[in-house]
Amino acid sequence: MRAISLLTGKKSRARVSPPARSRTPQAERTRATRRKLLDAAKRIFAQDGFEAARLEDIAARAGYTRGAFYANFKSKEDIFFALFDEWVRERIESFTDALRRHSDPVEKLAAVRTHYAKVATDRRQVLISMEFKLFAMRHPEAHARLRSRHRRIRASFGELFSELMGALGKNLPIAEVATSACLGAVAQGLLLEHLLDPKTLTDGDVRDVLGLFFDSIFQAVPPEAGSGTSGHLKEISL
Amino acid sequence: MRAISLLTGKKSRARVSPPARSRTPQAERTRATRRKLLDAAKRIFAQDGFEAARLEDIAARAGYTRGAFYANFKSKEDIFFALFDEWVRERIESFTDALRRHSDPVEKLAAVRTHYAKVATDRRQVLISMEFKLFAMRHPEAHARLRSRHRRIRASFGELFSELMGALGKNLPIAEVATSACLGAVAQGLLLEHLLDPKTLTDGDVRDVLGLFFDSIFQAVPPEAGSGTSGHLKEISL
DNA sequence: CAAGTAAGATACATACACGTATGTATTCTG
DNA sequence: CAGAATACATACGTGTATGTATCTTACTTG
Repeated sequence: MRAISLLTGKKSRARVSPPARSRTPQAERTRATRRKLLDAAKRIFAQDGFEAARLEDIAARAGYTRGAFYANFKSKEDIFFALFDEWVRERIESFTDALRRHSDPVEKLAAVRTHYAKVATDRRQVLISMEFKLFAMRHPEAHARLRSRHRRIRASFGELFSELMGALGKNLPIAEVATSACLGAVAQGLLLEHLLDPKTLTDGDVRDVLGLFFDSIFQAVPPEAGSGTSGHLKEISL
Repeated sequence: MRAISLLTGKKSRARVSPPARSRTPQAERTRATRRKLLDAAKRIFAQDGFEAARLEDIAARAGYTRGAFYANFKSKEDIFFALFDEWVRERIESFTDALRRHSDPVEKLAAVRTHYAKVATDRRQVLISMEFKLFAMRHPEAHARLRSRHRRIRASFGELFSELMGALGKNLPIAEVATSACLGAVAQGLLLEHLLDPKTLTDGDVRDVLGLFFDSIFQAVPPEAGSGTSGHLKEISL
């Protein structure tokens, strides 16, 4: 089994100080290449998968050679994680922003819906996300990292869900953080399936089913029924 | 991008005639090693992922060296696909068998439920399935193959769904084949998420949510409502 | 405008997994 | 029981991605 050498004590040639926030033209240029490399990596990883992706292809797509890559990142893993962290930031930001725009709980709920509907349309992102997940399943450090980031997302989202359900006078059938996890997982699962066979599972189907799922989560349980995590529907046989 | 040489016209040293059904001790032995190799491959692929998995590890886990591997399979892809085809066969068989055991539609529906609940617990299988899917997204021949197999599964399942709903006097909110696709996708998506963070999404949560989803698919729509694929819930905004 | 520094390219050394070719032992067959 | 075929192992050549070390070019600054 190919162990990953995350920290083999090699003196990295990657830039020590990340672009910082200086405005000098040099730093500006550096940030630009870094950005181009990140964008390129996103494409290439989505296209070829993490393992099969070649640094040379990433550099090339950004308009550089491997020299530029190693000047900006330590390794393939390094840029992979950078990409991941960036995605986490963006996702939290866009979600909370979207919710802040509304005050009416019903509108907020609609915004949540829209958010996950959007998640279920980003083809490239779903491929990369799956790569992250599978990679994490096999590399403890990556796993820990992904888990901590996911929890950060779910803490943010879960909190908002709670407020929302409180305002609507409803309860969730499962814990808020679990709810957040499920919605993401289902959205991505459906999208992936759609990508594999758009004829069998049309994007209309994905929307419909996601909507159905969404409703069954957010509208199914009146406040006095279950108390959060008390698994109803336990009759499912295993 | 590393092109896959599925048919580079290389004279394969892999056994030409698959074990056939002869009962000679030699053939028996061959089938046994082939089996061991397949089982080993399943473990290793689930553990390391397709790309990172080494033939040597597969052979070693089966108790052989690469020599035995190449005597039985043409390449890593070859055994990957063999594994996939085997899984498809088993899945169709176990599902149809389970349904045949009942005549009462309600019991049949419960059997379907059980089937997907089981899908949502096979840790190793979900990892391999995701590998298949991601691999397929990147390799046209593999994609075609996966699609055809998936369709075979869904044709089988879909037919049974139709009968079932007919007997129950209900309609599905989406096409039967799409229903089948969704159930698998959701089950796997949830299980994967559970594996990544069992604390956040417990297996109880997975069961509950899957049950909820199942019900929203199979019990939501009375016969006179939508006519199959007519997307209800179109109001979901994108 | 000259010297110094930083970005990025080129070249190279290394590692490693693959596939093939060949060898060997065990089992089958006449 | 001898020769042939089969199953598997060993050894080797090859391709290829990685990471490092060095070189070049373009800014920047005194």
